[in-house]
Amino acid sequence: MSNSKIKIVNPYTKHKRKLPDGTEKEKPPSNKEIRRDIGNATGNSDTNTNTNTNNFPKNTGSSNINVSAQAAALCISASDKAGMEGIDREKIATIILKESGNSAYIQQQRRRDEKVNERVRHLQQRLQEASPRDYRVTDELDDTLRGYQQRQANRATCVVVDMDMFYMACELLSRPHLNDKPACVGREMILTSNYVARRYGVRSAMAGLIGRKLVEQLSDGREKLIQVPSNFKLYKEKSKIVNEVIREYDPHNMKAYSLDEVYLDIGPYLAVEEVVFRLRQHVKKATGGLTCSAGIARTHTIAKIASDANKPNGQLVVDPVSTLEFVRALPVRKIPGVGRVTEKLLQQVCNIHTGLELYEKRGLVQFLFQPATAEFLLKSSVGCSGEGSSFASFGTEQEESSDHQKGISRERSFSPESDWALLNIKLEEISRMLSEDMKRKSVMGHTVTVKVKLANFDVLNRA
DNA sequence: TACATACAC
DNA sequence: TATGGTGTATGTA
Repeated sequence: MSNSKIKIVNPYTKHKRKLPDGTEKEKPPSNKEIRRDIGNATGNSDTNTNTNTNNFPKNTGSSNINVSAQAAALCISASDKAGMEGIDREKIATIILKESGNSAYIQQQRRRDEKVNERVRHLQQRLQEASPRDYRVTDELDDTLRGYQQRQANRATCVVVDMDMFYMACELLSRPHLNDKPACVGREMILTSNYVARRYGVRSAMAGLIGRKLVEQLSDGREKLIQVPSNFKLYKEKSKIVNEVIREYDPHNMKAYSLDEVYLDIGPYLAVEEVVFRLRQHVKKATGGLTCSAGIARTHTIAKIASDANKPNGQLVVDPVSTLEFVRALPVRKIPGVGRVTEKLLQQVCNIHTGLELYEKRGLVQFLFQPATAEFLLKSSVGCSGEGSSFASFGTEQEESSDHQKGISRERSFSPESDWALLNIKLEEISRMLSEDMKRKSVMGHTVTVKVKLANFDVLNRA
């Protein structure tokens, strides 16, 4: 009964779309990803070549294994974000752990992590029981991988433009005095931080309290984290300007993926580098000083990774010839789609840390992971992920392309509450918001889901 | 279909 | 001052 904190949502799956004239039509079946089995095993097994041709900052050895391990388990990573190279991760992790104490949230993180450990053990077990023949690299697998590489030998030139610390940068325009102080956007939850704050380990998705403690303690009380409330109206305005500028460079393929990321495919373009450089200058001028970084490559996925490499205010071209080399040097976590859990599974079950190792152990990957996941990972290992499918389409303006929207939802968090009458009122408010959204977008649905988050951060979904 | 997970921004 | 909101894909029963 002590489930007090509750979060209610109301997702809605839409398979029909109401037409302007009020009639409905069946939605075409969602683009089923063309998926084929990547062949089955027999081939060479591989021993452990631990090559490290890594351009990205490596985790340096830790002075305190325990803190590190715990912090890692709880997904506290102080590194691996632009502007966070060479900071004292150990010290930061210690403070975060101490300040997080035994909050309900941290306890939930521990429970979740234990589940992941369970998966690790399960896969390890499966590996133990398997014979090396089960995960050999077959000719078929290699044919498939070669196929991916050949198929995408098209002339695409993908560009990803990513605004630098976007929300923060918008706020800094009117508050230049915060440039050299630790500052962030967001109160309870930090949305983004400036580069000074990042030196203290303050980063997005961090609780405000933790950010404040980090700055206070790491500066011996000399500095204080300045928190600016978010102002999405401003960010949307700036984003619109950015999109307008960038659209001129690729009116046909330009897709706004979020407020601060844009994808282009400018085809075979001579002097791309110069063009993108000019584009970035143009963006900066039009927005009154916002900088962005860009990646240029044959696929959006590689371009996206590349856009991060020279952040802030930089760009990187990964030409077709150097794509493999680039991918192989990559820590797997840099691959979009590989998050905390997948990284852990790869590391602890397969001893895979880099793109190269992912490729070398492709037989193992194919054997251990589900087909869709294996295919994604293997494509990634040869620099071919995310071509046909993922960035399918995204409304460049606003709601027009809600044609293929798969769901619509609203959710709100609030402090623990166990009074059913009050909870009902909350549910009603949220439902009303959702229903208005749906009317506005003229969408229909056929499944309603209610999501409840308990005070201990467990989440329940009921359809 | 129902539910849970993982992931991205 | 104590951890967000929206959407997609995938896995499994």
